[in-house]
Amino acid sequence: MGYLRIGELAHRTGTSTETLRFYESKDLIVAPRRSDAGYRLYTQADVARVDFIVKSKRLGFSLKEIEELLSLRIERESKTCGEVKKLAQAKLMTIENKLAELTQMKSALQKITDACCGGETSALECTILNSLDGVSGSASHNS
Amino acid sequence: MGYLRIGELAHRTGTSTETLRFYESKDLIVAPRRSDAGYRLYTQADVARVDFIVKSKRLGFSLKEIEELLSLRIERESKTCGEVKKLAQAKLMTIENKLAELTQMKSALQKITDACCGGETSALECTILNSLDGVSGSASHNS
DNA sequence: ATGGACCTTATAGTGAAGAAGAAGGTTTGT
DNA sequence: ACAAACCTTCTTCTTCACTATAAGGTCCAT
Repeated sequence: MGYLRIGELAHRTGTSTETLRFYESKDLIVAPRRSDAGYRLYTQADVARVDFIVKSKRLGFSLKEIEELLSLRIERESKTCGEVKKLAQAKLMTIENKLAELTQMKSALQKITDACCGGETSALECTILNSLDGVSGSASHNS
Repeated sequence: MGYLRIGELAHRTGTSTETLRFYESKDLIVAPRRSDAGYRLYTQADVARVDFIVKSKRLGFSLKEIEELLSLRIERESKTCGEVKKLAQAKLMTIENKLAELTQMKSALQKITDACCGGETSALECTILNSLDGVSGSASHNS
């Protein structure tokens, strides 16, 4: 008892059976144990794992990046503590970057909703690009 | 003077000429004026616009969503103030969602980098999924 | 006036991430 | 015991977002 078949896991995670088999083929989820009939039997841990994948995807991570995030663990012999820490810190930086950009975008949108419907005259000038003006010190492309 | 040709715009935005023509074909950037020879001539506003597109992509927005973000403006007759505000608020919510998820992911990663290399014994237990445990009250899939 | 670096359009190809379908086996309710 | 709803593998198809190629015109420095 307690095991989920693939349809149930798909339902709980908002994915599909095809997607879950696809993730398995890509080694994003570990091949689960099988029933006598060959049906995949999943556990709660698999639910958490798939939830994590779904969330990460929404944040713009590719499946390859998600695999890296998921493999951030110390596996005896294969990875040292330092290696894991280094990778984790690298990921942390990309996340902080995303956070900063999102925050900036949020305040731009807030400016729009706050300002645009207040002053009628300035309304025609309210675009997200205008709101971002001056703030957009994006990553430099210095040749 | 002051105009950029497509190669220069590509260079400044870290894209390629093909990508820029592709974006134009998708109406993400407005077709610019042309030189006598038919070359595209871009302005600083185009640089900002492409920068915005590039940044938004990194944050997981699709080109379609980016187009919606860019069209958040009051165009005489075509859109009312209220419509713009409504759309902007909807976008704001998805952004706040992304922010929350990213923040959560960040703290999970921070736990890994902070804890894993401190205590040797607990090191084997340090995965991003463990760090997220209990926190992952993901979007509910109530049938 | 010519070579190389740029530009033009149009079309075809690629990789990521699934989605759909075929052909068949399993489980479960009635 | 049989149909509906599940599951299996395998192969093909689709969408998105480019990327490359072909065949040709333009700009400019030497």
